[in-house]
Amino acid sequence: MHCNKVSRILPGMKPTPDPQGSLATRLQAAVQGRGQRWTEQRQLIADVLAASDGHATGAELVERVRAADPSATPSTVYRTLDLLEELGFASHHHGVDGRETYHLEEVLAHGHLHCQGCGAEVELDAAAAKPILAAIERVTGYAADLDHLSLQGRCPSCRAAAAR
Amino acid sequence: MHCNKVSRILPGMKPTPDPQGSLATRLQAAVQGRGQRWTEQRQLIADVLAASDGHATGAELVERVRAADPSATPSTVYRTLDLLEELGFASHHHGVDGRETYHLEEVLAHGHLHCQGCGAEVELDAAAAKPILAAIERVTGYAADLDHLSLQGRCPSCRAAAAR
DNA sequence: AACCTTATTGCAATGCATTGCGATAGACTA
DNA sequence: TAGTCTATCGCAATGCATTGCAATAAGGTT
Repeated sequence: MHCNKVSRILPGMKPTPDPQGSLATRLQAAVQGRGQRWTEQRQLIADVLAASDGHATGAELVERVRAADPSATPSTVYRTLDLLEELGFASHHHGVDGRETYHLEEVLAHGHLHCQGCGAEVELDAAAAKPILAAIERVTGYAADLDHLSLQGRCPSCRAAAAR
Repeated sequence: MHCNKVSRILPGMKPTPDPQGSLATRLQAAVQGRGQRWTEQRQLIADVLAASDGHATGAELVERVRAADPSATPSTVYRTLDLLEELGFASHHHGVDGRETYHLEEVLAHGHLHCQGCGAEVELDAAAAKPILAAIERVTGYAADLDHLSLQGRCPSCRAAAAR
């Protein structure tokens, strides 16, 4: 399974935004530190993900990686994304349609808000989400993962339209 | 697309838990009211969904329906589930693994909480979720859809373990 | 340099969900 | 009852994500 791996990220294991080493360097160190290898393909996949720094679905990433290196296969791409996720350098969440969307942790962790009326998709940064996460913790005791927070509902303008 | 159809459910269109007509009767009325047809297969699919009143993934529902009527195909099952959803009688959300989980609206709308540590999955009823939805509205203006609320994080005991 | 161990990769197959299309069958009209 | 319109269904194909397995390549050891 794919998602369960996320749970292996323990507090403190997340990469500290180190002004020193580049992303690639830090990635390499993290991977090799686990007795694993830093390959060209992994480098490429990380580059592609970094280049599409907003969000990209798994399929999009596969496509872009294959554009740069046709020998790369989907399995390798997905496995590498899993790896990056285990290491806390990337994360993914499931969009409205259940498809995966990946992004680098570099981009501050954030949640997603989807309007069922107009389809608008807005992001929720850590500061904005704070009260929400606090409410969740108060009610449930859970420390919710902002990055997997994918809310659906109706945006203010659609609510106004519906109330009319 | 699948999910977008949910947005067609307007406030007030949801079926009121009417002690009169059975679920089947109300469904039939709703479907025929739209100039559509109430078929045996649809009846069967609704029955199966009602029988698995907790939650069931799309694949599970397909399997159960086919057990009762081998002539039914996945496409029919999924299309019917979409229909039930459009009518507000059912809903689905995407679990941690991105797979779909359906349930009848009969079962009170509720959210889901998944612990990334131990995998525990707990439900969140409307009352418990109220403060959370309120916080979301305060911060974002969005009226979040409780039913699509699928949170991930760490449960209290896993948090305690991690803090150790 | 030859060797061993193990991570990584590509390939092919699988599963779930979705969609287009032609065939069928239901409902309604005359 | 015959005829028309259109919703529904089954089939086959497609797309995305995942996994098992065998071949390969990388890294370290002697």
